Amino acid sequence: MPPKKASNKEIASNEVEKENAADLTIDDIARLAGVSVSTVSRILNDKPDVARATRQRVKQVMDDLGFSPHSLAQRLAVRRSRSIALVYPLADMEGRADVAIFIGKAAFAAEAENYLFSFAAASLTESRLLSLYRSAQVEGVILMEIHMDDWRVEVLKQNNYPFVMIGRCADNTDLSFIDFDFEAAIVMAVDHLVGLGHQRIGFFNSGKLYQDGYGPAVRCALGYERAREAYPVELRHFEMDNIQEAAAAVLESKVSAVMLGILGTHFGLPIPEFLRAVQHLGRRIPEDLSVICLQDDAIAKNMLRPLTSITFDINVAADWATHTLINRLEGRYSEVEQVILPPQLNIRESTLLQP
Amino acid sequence: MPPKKASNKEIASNEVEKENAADLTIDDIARLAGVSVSTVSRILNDKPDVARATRQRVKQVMDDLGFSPHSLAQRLAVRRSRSIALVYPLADMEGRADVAIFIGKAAFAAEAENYLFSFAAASLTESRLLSLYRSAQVEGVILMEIHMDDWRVEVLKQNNYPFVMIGRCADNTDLSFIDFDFEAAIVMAVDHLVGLGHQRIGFFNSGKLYQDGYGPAVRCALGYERAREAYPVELRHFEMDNIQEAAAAVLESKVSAVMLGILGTHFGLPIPEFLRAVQHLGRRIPEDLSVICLQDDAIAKNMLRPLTSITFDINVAADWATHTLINRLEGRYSEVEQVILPPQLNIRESTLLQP
DNA sequence: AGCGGTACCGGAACCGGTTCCGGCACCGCT
DNA sequence: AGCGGTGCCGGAACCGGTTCCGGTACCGCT
Repeated sequence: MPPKKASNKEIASNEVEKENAADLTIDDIARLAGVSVSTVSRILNDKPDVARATRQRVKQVMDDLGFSPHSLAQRLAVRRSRSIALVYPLADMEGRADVAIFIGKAAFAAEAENYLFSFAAASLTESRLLSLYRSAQVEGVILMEIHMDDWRVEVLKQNNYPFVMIGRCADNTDLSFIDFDFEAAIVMAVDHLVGLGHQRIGFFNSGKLYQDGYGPAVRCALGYERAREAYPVELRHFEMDNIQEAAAAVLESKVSAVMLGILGTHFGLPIPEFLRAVQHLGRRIPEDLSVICLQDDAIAKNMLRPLTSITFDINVAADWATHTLINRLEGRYSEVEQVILPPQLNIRESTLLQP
Repeated sequence: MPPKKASNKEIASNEVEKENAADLTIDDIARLAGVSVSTVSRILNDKPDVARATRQRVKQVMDDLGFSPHSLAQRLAVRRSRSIALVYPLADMEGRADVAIFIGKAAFAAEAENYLFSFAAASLTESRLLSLYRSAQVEGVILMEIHMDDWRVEVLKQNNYPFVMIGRCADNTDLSFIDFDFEAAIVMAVDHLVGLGHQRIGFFNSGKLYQDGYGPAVRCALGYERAREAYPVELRHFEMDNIQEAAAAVLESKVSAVMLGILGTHFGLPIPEFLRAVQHLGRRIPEDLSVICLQDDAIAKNMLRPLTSITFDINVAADWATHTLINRLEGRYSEVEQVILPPQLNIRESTLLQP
C-alpha cells in the first residue's frame, strides 16, 4: 500500500519554497516548524502544554509566512460560527441615517469580539429567518423595527434561538431588549412646550404605523395619554399620514405648537415637507408655530434654523445590543436584560417662548 | 473491533424521533430517506445522476424536518467562502446616509447571489486586510473612500486579491471601479450658475482632503480648472476647512454664488453650519448668495428651503460594485470594468436668476 | 533503583459537508 | 449469448482545522 500522503502539495513545497500565503495550512506550518498539527493548533489558540521555545519558533514560522488559519475550518471544528446579523426588515435605508450609525457601531463592536457581523436585508420570510440559524450562518441576531406583536419574535422564541431587540413587544417576558423611551419623550416634549407657555398643543403621529402596532408609534400615543392627564393644557391628537391634511389640521386646530411623533422621512410624512406645507399656509416657524420633532436629528439639526428635537443615543443602543447578544452566545451570563433609554431634549430654534 | 459509528446521535434518533432541526445533518437525512450521503448532497446541489423518485422522496424528508445544510461545512468543502465585505475605513458613519443606502443595496444584491455580505469596520491595518482573505473570511471586497494613491489598492493588487472600488486612483490600469464624475459635477455647477447670470463664483473645497489626495476632492479641483478655462466668468477657488474663514471669504470675495465641493457634514465643514455662518454675516440665501452643493442630498433636500444640489446615483453604484465583484469571483467574466457615473443636477430653491 | 508527577507533544477521530471513482442493473444491439 | 452504454447510487477521501487521549522524557523523592 503506497503512502497516500505524498500529496502534490508536499512535493511542491519540497521543490520550490514559494507557496502562496493564501493556501497555507496548519499542516504546512507544522511540517516547516517540525512539530505536529496539534501543537500548532494549541499555539493558535493560546492553549497550555506547549514549551515556550516551541511556541516562539512556531509563531516565528507563521509570521514569516503570513499564515492565518482558515476561519471556516476553525468555526466548523469548534461548532461555533461566531457570527451575528442585524436583520433589517425594510426595503431600503433611504433616510435612515440612524441605522447607518447603528451598523457602523455594531460592526465595530462585533469585530472587537472576533465575531463576524453581517447584514440581513429585507424581505425576510419565516423559513429564511430560521435557516439563518439552522445553516449555521449566524448564532444570533439583532432585531429592529419591532412591532407590539411581532411574528419574528414568536418564531425565534419558539425555536429557542438567541436574539436581542431594538425595541420591544407587548409581552416581553424572557426577552432581552433595549428600547427608547418614547412615552417619556412625548411627555418631555409637552413639558418643554408648556414651560414655554403654550396652551394648545398638537401631537402628530402616523395613523398607519399606529394601526400596524409599530412599537414607537404606539408608545408615543401612550405618552400622549399620560401627558394629557398630567398637564392642564389643551392637547390635540392627530393621526395623520398625509402632508396636506396635516398642514390643514394645524391651521384649523389653532394650536401654537406641534410635536411630531413617528412620521419621519422614511414613513411617508417627511418632516421638512410637512413644515413647508405649513409655511405655505402662512404660518411662520417658530414665530407662529413652535415645532418639536422626534428622533430624526440629522434633519432637525441640519435645518438652516435647526429644530428643537428629542433624540436617543443610538450608539449606546448599538453597543448594548451587540455586547448583550455576544455575552449570551459566549455564555458569559444569561439573565434577561431589559433597558429603556431615556430621551434627551435638544433645544434649538424652533420652539419659542409664548408672549 | 466494535463498530465505532454507534454514535449517541444514532441511538437518540432511534429512541425518540425528536431531533432539534438545528443540529440535523446530511447523515440524518440520508439515513431517514434510506440513501447515501452522496445522493443527498447531489440533491442539495441540483446535480444529475439522481432518479426523479429518489429526489422527491429525499426532498420531502428534508422539508418535513426543516433541514438546511450547514453552510460552513459546505463552504469549506467547496473551498469557496462565498462572502464579500465592504471595507469602510472611517471611524463612524455619522452623517453618511449615502453609505447606509449603499450597504442596504449591496447586502440585498449579495444575498440574491447567495453571498454573505459583511461589513469590515474602521481601523484597518495591512495585516488585517490581508488576513481577511487568507483566513477565507472573504473572497473579495468593495473598497470605498479611495485616495489617488491608496495603500490598500497596492496591497491587494500585489497579492492578487479580487476587489472593486467605489472611486478610483491616479493609476487604474487593471483595476475595476465605478466612480462618480466629480469633474463633470463641478463643470455642471458652473454651467448652471453661469446660465443664471452669475459672474463671480466661488468654489469651496476641503484643503485637507485635497492634500490627502482624497479622490473626490482632487477631481473636484480638476473640474474647477476645466470650468475656469471653459467659461468666461470669474472663478475663485478656496481651500477651506474652517467655517468662520469660509464665511468670511464669501463676503470679501464678493461672489454672488458658491459651489460647495467636498466638505460635507462628515468632513469638518458641515454645509448647514457654513450657511448659517454666512447668513449671520448678513447674506441671505438665495437672495444675496446662490448656493449649490454636492452629493449630500439628504441635507440639501431637507432644508426648509431646499438647496440646489448635484448628486450621483448611489444605488447603481452599489449594484454595480456587488455584481461586478461577484461576477469576477464566479469567473463569469474577468475583463476590467471601469465606469464613471454622470452627475445629476437637482434644481431647487437656493440658486437664483441674477437681475 | 524504582516510583509518581509534570511538562510537552503526536496520533487520530471528528466537525458536516462535496466529489471522484467505481459498481451494479438494465437496456438495446449485433 | 455477449457486449457496450447509460442511469443511478454508495464508499471513501478530502476540505482545514480542534481536541481527546495516551505516550515519552525528565524531574525529585524515598
